[in-house]
Amino acid sequence: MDIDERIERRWQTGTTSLVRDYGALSPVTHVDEPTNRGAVLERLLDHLEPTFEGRLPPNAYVHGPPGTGKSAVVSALFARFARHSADRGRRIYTTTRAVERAVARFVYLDTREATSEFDFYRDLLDALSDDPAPEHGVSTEELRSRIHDRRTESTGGVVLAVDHVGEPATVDADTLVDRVASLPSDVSWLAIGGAEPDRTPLTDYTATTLRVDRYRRQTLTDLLTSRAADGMGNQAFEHRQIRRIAKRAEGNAHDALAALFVAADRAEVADRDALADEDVAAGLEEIEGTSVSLGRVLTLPDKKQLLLRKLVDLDDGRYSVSDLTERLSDLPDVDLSSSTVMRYLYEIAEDDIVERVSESTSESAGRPPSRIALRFPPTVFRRLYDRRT
DNA sequence: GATCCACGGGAATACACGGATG
DNA sequence: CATCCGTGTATTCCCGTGGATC
Repeated sequence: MDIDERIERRWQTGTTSLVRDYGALSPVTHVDEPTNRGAVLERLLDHLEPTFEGRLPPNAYVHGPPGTGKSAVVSALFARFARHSADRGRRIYTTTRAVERAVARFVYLDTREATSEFDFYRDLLDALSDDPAPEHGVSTEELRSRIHDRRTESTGGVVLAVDHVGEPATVDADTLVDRVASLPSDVSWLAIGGAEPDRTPLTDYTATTLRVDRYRRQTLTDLLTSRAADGMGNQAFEHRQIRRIAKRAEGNAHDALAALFVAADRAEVADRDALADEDVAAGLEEIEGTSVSLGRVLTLPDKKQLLLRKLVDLDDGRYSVSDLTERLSDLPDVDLSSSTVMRYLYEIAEDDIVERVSESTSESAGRPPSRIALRFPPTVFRRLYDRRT
């Protein structure tokens, strides 16, 4: 946010409310300029350097624990490169033919959003084409062949980043290997995932492996401070509160931001003009034991998100699957049959978004039911869900 | 007419338990 | 005592159908 934006925002809202920008506090927001991962950025640039000379880099694997900025850095970098190569291509094109040079295309693909084989190729084709790729009516095979057709039209090849490989509901390493194998040979890929290099078949196909480590305490503190200032202003928090969150989050920026988000929201609701220590405590408590990225929750299909949205208002961890099925499918704005609601609940649990806690108290006959417990901070999800549309 | 996918619905399987059986 | 069996739930699996779109 620049100064004008800040002033404008103050004018428009005209209020003294604490939170000025939930987006700045959100754990799913990636800033355009990740400032705290300089070393990672440098190594990625090293890797991509051949593209400056019209060559393609080898395949690569970027890995590291959750909340360390892998997605943030790669997506920001690819967005930049995509812009630059487009500019460069245009400029070179309009000057003399002698310096005309092949320019690689850069495509970032998130397998949380593009899960199916069809989506995978469709999104790639879409990024490579000027016209939107079809959503229906064509076969997956047809998409693949159209991607191959593109190859004859462009010269510089493609660098394809594939994010979130190996999460429960995305694509696993073997599937990805299959899919990239059917791409034209002038596609260099860069997979991003959490698995250690020696635990994934991906590294059999990559020349470069790039590790992203946890944030150091101080770096995370800086990151949080800057986000807190953007979201609430400098007067709304104390440095010691930020340090407390950074300490507890143990290098995980996602969890740290989630805690900050909850704290800010709580203070806002209580109409305070600054974070109280109990707000921070509440924020820390809410990330306790939760380990799923909100990005995963918020890329679930709409109907499943709707169910979860209802669930967070209902759940205190006491309800069984069949209880919840009944309650949720009775809700007027849930237009799903109870059998679908139940199936979705099981699927969400299978994806580790919620957890099924088995009941040891076996009262009646038959297999004992299990209770559903959330694995994400409910307050953050509730706000973020309600804010879209 | 072809394609993909979200839903719905139900069949198949797993699990827990108590009682029967060898 | 170990194992099997029947019953009642819970959970998983699978397939058909229809909508939206090309």
